[in-house]
Formats: sequence, structure tokens, C-alpha cells
Amino acid sequence: MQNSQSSSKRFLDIIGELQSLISEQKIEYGDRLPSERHLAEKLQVSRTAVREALRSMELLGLIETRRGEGTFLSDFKKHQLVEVLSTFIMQQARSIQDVVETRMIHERAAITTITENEEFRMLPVWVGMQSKLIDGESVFLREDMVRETIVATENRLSLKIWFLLKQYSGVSFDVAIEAVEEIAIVHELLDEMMAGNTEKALICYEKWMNQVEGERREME
Amino acid sequence: MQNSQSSSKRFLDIIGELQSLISEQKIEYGDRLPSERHLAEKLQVSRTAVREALRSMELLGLIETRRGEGTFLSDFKKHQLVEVLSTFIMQQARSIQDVVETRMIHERAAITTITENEEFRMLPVWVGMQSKLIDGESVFLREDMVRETIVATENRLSLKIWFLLKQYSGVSFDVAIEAVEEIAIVHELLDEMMAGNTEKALICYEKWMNQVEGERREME
DNA sequence: TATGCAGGGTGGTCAGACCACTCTGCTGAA
DNA sequence: TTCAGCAGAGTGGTCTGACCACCCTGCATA
Repeated sequence: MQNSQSSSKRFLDIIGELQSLISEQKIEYGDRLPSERHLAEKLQVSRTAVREALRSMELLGLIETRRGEGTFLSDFKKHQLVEVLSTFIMQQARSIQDVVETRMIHERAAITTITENEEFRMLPVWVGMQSKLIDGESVFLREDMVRETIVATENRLSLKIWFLLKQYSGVSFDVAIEAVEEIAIVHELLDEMMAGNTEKALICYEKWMNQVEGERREME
Repeated sequence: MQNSQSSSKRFLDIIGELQSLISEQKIEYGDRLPSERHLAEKLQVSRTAVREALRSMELLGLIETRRGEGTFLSDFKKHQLVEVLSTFIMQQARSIQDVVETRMIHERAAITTITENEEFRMLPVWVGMQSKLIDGESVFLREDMVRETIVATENRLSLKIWFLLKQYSGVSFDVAIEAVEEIAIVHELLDEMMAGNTEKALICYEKWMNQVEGERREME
């Protein structure tokens, strides 16, 4: 229990013990963990040390704490990891250009994935979007279009990253697709996607983004 | 300063304030942060609270602490994070799959960018890698190949994200390219890249990754 | 001049206290 | 009997002050 081997950090040990505890007692997502005081006693350390370990895990989104109630094992899907890291990464990102380019990497990848997979191509979403685009009744945002594309690929991590990049890229995505030309481009993009023409779909996408980018420059 | 708005967690606020401090005072990687006691006084919170925030950041590998010396801002290369998270993530097959797929998104994008841009294609790195590959004298790791590709695109953000994903994807990338078949594939990949054949280059890449993945499965 | 020691600063850990909050079960009034 | 309301126990959130182990530096001594 002592730090005989020096190097190992106490709070890391505690995290390890918590992991064992969780698997031993078969604690599942949503279940409650023993209270901080009980854990401290059980692991023979102070409550302070337990808390440091728990806070670390909380930052990662591995657990969730509710005052007055307790500590709960939470679903990994809600991990804050990506958010936290993004702040630091963004600080280092030289230019906004990198952010935009990286965002587009994820968008192109999503389009490609869908176009090259018949199951994804046949999803009813695409047709639904096209009619929404045309009828002009409901509002249809740019980011709706892109988001749905990434959602369809079922890659949650990519979606998460995209969402963050979107916020940093300074492009106005929460804008309705209204202009006739823009509707035409997006409509065609959907057509090509459903037809499975990866190259053409990507060309449409590029055309669309160029237009959006041009718009942004005018704003300045 | 009080938790007037309730919801926000104290230690998250502190992490935020630390981030501000770091950017304001232009603390760079390797530099020392103010001591825990000073931070506590500066932020008007207890040392306990500061420590909880610092331990969280340490788990993420954002900082490094050395007893008797201080706390240092570090590059996220050494994160215990990976081990901790992997234990939790690995149980969710979907998650690890997302990580791998997202990593490959960045890799494919880099290959495409280079192949489609003459300036990048003509870089001397590629030929240099090929000879390194053949002469067999110097060690040439898998991750060297991929990393150089992304480095060449000059997108630092993508590189940073890739770096993180690499470590979570559970693929052995720090392995030398030695097998005859593997050398052949990578060599061909470089050929196609330099020739500007995007499609063929991507096919080579896919072949390579399939092989690597197959290897990983055998290990289990 | 060179050695060695003491002191101050740092992170690491702990015990104990209080606060704010949630839940539960008991009590007393309708 | 029923139900509203309150008290208490349990939980996380925060703080204080203390001590330890360790590192560095500068001063005093050999």
C-alpha cells in the first residue's frame, strides 16, 4: 500500500483499485459507487486522496457525482475528454485554417463513407432532406445537412470532434439554406451521394464549401 | 466567486482559470507553473481544490508534477490516460472501433492531400523513406511513415488529433517495417503517392492497414 | 577552495470540521 | 386513515492546518 516503489502516484493506484472494485462488484453504468468516506476506509487512505482520484475520473467522464446523492458510474459516451483536450489543442492550432481544413476532413470522410456503402446510401434521411430543401416550409440549416451526414456514419467520436471544430472554425453554419443556387448544390450533393458517385459528391461538397467560405470573407 | 450558478463544478472552473493563466503568462511546455499554495491564494480557493484540479490535469497528461520541484506544463505525450481509459473503453467495442476509424480518416485525408498536390508529391521525404525502407540499416517504424505523411500536409491540428488517436487505437505502430510483404506494400504506397494516383494510393493504404489489423487480432 | 549541512520551498498525505443538498421515515394534524 | 411537513442521517463540496518526503540553494565550516 505504501509508495515503496516510489514512482507510482497514489491517486493512480486508487483509480486502479476503483477499477478492480467496479469489475469485482459488477457495478454497471448508472449504478452507485460506495461513498467517498466508505472508499477511504476500505482502501485505507484519506478521503482527500479518494477525492483526487474521483475528480480525475469525473473529468474524464467516467463517473458522475451528484451532491447529496452519491457517485455514479457513467456511460463512456458522455466523456468530456474530447472537450477538455480541445481547449489545449486549439490553443496550439496555428491558424484557423487548420481548424477549417480538419473540419472538412471529417465531413469529406463522412460523405465518402456513406457514398461507398449501400446501406447508408439507402437511408430515408437523404430523400427527406431533399424534400425539406424544396418545400421551403421548414427551416433547414447548413449544419443540419452536414451533421446528419456524420451521424449517419455512426462514428460518434468523429461526430464529437466535428462538433467542436465547427464551433472554432468561425463559419456560419447555423444559417438556413435558402438561396436558389445553394439549394441546387446541396440537392445535387444528395443526389450524387445516393447514386454512389463518390467523386462527384465530393466535387459538389467542395463547390458548396467554396461558396460558404466566399460568403464568410465578404462578411469581414 | 461563490457557486452562485450552482451547476458548474468548482474544479472545472479552476481548470479553466488555469488555462487562462497559462495562456496569459505564456507558459510553454516544460515551464513551471506557480506552486499549489500560490495558486490557491491567487484563485482564492483552498489548496485542496487546486489539487483536485491539478490531479485531473495530470491524469490527462497536461501537466507533470515532481515532488520537491514543482508542477510543469507538459506535452501530452506521457499520459497515463491511455491505460486508464482503455480499461473502460475496451469494454465498449463500438468505442474502440470509432477511435480506429477516426484515426484512419485523418490518415487517408493526409494521403489524399499529398497525392493531389504536386508540391507535396515532390517532397524529398518520400524517396528518402523508400531508400530507408530498402537498405534495412536504419529502423523504420510504421508510425514514422504515417506521421511523416500528416506532417507533410502542414496541418498541425490534424497531426495533434492523430497523435492522440494513435495511442488509443490499440494498434502497434511502434513496430519496425521489416517483413518483405510489408516493405513492398509501403513502397508501392509511396510510389502511387508520388505518381499522384489517389485511388491506388488509398487502396495500398487499405491493404496495409488490413494487414496490420490482422496482426493485432492474432495477438489476442 | 571544497565539502557538507541547514533551511526554505515544493508536492503528497492526512484528520477533522463545516456546509449544502437529497432522501427517508417518523410525527402530528386533518 | 391519510398525508403534509419536519428532523435526521448520509452524501458530496470545501476549507484549514498540520506533518512528511524531497529538492535545491547558499552559507558556514573544515
